[in-house]
Amino acid sequence: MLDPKLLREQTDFVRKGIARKKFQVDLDAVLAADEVRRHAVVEFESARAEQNAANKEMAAMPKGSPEFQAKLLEMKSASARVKELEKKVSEAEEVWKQVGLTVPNVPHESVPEGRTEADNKVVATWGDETKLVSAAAKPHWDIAWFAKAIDFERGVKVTGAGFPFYVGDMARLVRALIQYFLEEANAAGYTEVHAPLLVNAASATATGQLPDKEGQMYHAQTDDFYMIPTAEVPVTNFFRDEIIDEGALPLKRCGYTPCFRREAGSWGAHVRGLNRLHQFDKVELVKWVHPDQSFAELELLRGDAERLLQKLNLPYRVLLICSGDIGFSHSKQYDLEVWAGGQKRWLEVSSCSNFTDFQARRAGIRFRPKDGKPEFVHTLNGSGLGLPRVLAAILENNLQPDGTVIIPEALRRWYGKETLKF
RNA sequence: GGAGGGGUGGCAGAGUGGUCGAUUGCGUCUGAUUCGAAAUCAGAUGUACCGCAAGGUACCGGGGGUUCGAAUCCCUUCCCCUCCGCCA
Repeated sequence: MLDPKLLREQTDFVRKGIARKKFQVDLDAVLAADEVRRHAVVEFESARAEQNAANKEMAAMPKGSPEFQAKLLEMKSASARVKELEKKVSEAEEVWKQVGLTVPNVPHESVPEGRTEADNKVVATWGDETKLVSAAAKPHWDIAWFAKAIDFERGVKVTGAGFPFYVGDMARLVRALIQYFLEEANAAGYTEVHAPLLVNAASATATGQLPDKEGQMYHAQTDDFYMIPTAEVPVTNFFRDEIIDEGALPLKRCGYTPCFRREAGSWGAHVRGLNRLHQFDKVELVKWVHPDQSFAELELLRGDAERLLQKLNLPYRVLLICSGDIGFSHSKQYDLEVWAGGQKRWLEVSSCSNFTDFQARRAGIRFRPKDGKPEFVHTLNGSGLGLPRVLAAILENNLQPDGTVIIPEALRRWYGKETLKF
């Protein structure tokens, strides 16, 4: 949610920001709804004030007295009017809230102008992907033993498409990756949390999945719970409607969870194997920071994610997402893309974003400055990292001619061996 | 799943229709006292919205209702506790 005062007082600034994002929003309707709401509030509150004063008088009168009776009669109609005005207020507030939810966050000034993902800027590259080209290179799904190691067909039988089984050493490798990501995050100062995988509607709304992306989440309708599309949802909501001590900032947490995404309508040409799944594993990094620090903290967050790929020795590049491709709630966003040498494509494995106060406002997460009123924190999050595509890159980049995959040094402590083969 | 009890300010815990945004205790902050501290004493101490301001309004888990008036009565929903049942 955008600051209503910012919208009211710096409408042009907001309008320009939204235009940069290429979102179509009727800001005038939002402003009008705000106007209507405030008018209704004033009307209701003055009527209520009168009523309260009269009730105070009545409280002091003897119950059966004629003056009491007279006042009672008089207040009966006033009461009806107050009720009506109150209803108007709640209706106006509902409208205002609904249209308010359609207003996206404004992009930071450092976000490059652009329309689509083609306009994203490569701001860094690491490693030399050209060195990986070898005779053995092939997409991971074409590796001879792939179907044995990651069993999509059994997954289809048991659940449906996009819910594979990882078998034997492949399952062990998945576990090693989770362990590696979590240990690295812990070392970087993120406190680990093990979170609920189902959340209620209030939580999904606070982080912005509802109402916009309802169709992308699995919904357990009997109990009205949503299966999390990312750990961001439960982890961020940990502090929902709370006031954090300023001294506790920046607050850093990490969590491993499976993620569930319906991915309705997003299957295209390049979606095969591990590139897109309905259930996948991910470690998420989340920060709650002082507003003055959030853009500096974004750089640190990006660094924390990058280091994970470096230690795995996987070439990657960093994209600064352009204004037209950035998310609804985001102020600034970097994507990390790993090189998959078999597919010869860059695969997104992390998205690091600063939401400024947009998410905190929705979620009611504030901090108390030394002397003064509570203020909204800034929230950030980033994957650290998503598993399947990292796994794909390892399989493709480290594949030897004899079908053996060399396991990166950093994982061996948990994987327990140097190679993978079926 | 069944039966019962309960959700009040940072915490504890009063309040069963009006003068209650709410007694009191603890905690926290400020001041006095002290060389300093402890103890003691005095005062302060929720959040949001509307308003230039004075001030006003809302909030006693959430939503709805009764009433001139609701923390208090009714309905509904969520959560917690106790007991019984079932089960990993």
